[in-house]
Amino acid sequence: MAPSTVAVELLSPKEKNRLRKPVVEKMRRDRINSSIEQLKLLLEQEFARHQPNSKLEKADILEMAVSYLKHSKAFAAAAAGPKSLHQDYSEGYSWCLQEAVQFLTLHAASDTQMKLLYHFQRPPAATAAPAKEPKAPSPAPAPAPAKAATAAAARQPVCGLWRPW
DNA sequence: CCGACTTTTCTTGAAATCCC
DNA sequence: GGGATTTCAAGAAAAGTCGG
Repeated sequence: MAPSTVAVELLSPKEKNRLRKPVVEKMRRDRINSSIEQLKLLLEQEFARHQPNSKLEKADILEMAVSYLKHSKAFAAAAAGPKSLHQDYSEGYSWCLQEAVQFLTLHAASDTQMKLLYHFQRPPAATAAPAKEPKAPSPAPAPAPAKAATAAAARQPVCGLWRPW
């Protein structure tokens, strides 16, 4: 039986702390697990390529993430040269799109999901390329001119399929 | 099905860090 | 400095996997 709020009120601060500890620890574990789960989703294809049909442990997911990051860092360095604005933008767009698709796949009702996916798959010039950046600086990649974004979209598979590996 | 082994989850004490 | 909060680590228990 869960203690009532009244009963909790009667506890000393120390006892309240003792009761809260397992809850906080559980939340912490949940944070860890959900991040590992997100990593797993993000690296899905990589897993499929390297270890098809094998069960994934948390340690496997973390190892794979580390090796993927190392690999992609080396790749980025090798690719050399500063990125153009529109390259930066289209990569950011693809990234966001990938995230959205993943989220919708897991959570959205199918009708909404289909409409949104359809919307996103139209050329970014019509949907995503920002005409003007609001004053607040964003951590996301810098926006490129709409024209350039369209050209980039023509070169790249768009919906959730941009994978650097 | 059963037992051995592995992985995950939970609990808890201790250490580290934060904030007044 | 000291109390509150957060993080880490270790051990126990639960759940899952696998070979015989």
